[in-house]
Amino acid sequence: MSGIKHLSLSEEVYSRLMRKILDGNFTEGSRLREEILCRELGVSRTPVREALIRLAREGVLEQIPRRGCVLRKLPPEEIEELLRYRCLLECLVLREYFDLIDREKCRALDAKLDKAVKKGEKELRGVLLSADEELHELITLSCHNSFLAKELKRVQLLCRPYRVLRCAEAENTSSILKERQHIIKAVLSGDAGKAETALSTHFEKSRRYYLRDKGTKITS
Amino acid sequence: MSGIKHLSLSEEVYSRLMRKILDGNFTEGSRLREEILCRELGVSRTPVREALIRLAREGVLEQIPRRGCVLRKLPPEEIEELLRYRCLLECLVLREYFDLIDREKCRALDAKLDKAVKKGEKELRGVLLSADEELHELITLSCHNSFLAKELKRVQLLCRPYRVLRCAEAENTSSILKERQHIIKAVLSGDAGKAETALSTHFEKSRRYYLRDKGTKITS
DNA sequence: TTATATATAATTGTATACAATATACAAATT
DNA sequence: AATTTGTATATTGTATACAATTATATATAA
Repeated sequence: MSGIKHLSLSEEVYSRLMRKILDGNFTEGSRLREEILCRELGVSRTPVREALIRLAREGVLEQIPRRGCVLRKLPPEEIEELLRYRCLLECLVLREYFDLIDREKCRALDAKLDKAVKKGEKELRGVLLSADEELHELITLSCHNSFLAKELKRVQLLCRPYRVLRCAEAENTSSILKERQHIIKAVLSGDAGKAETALSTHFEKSRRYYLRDKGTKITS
Repeated sequence: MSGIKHLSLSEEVYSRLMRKILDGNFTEGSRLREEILCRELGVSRTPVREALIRLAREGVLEQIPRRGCVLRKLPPEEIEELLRYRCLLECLVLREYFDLIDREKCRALDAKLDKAVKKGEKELRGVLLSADEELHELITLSCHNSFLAKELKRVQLLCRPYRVLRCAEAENTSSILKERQHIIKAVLSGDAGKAETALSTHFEKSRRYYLRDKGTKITS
């Protein structure tokens, strides 16, 4: 009767590898050799192989027949496609489930941002980072379609390596803040169209910012 | 240099099982036992297991820990979600890549339908079926985002068992025809909004028709 | 020196053996 | 009769052995 379902090693390995990948423990394009993973994880090749198949299907790894797995490295065009795809999905969710967005949390986030603004520039950055997560989570949680929700989650994970800290440069902090507030205020005012436009603009600016310094450091 | 890449047995088994499933060789909810599949396909359990994992990730099968795989049987609510998800995705593609739709093919399809109308009712059914495929293919092909395209394809496969032949009843043929033509004419007239509305309506009617006689025969 | 061929090692792919778990059925207990 | 318990069987999960393929290093010829 315990809630702890006897997970298979296979699933366990999958989770651990996924975490390692998302934490940036592997560099893009690097090979994941089965034997090495076996030794590191202390299991045989079977569960490792099964985990790799799952990861490949998730779009995180690329399986090259008879040559093993490499951490997927997207060419610039595909990064653009991926970021665009995420934007399209999130805007879709925002539009479709607009009325289901948690207004309470929305107001709280709005207040939090307002409060942060009144304080200094320096403290703002940390808030902005967590605020971004919260904003996207707000949208994600409103999605009452399991298929769409699952896909959005997958895509958000895939996008993780391509997120840039735009607030790294001081001149951006205020503009980013304005973008966020545009979205939130639009939601609170009940204007779905405006909210969608604001969200889309937000993604678009992030995308352009990312592409501007592609090739340089990527924050994981 | 040959284009024929040495496919693994694992992939081969995956393809064969997928085809069998889509062709309706398994009934919903039925178990897929590894040994039996091994015997049928003449391979060992390893490639079968790996194929099953892939199929499960695709959403076709359900893997129950330590109890094997069953052909996924969606409860009515999830069927609704799935059909709605497909509608949302296809409308998204239609809107986003509206200008990239192949007008030539569109005109050809329009003409084909016009021609079919002038002939008798009976011949219409066959045309309608293929026309449906062509219409959705037209939209699918216009999608110039590999991630979105791949997902749409996956979802279309998942929806396959839930497609109903609405033209089975005579009174429907004309109304279905009108729906199709609405979409096509809207595309040809360059009115993206109208086209999207028409497509959405089309899906909505199909969905309602499906739900009306859920529990009865499902055409695969 | 470069290129090619060949042998060797490393790695993935597949089959099989063994272990862990779940299922089915019968016997025992209440 | 219903429930529980035990045992046999079936099935999945994991490890390992072997086969096939690919990568690497070395030697030889141009």
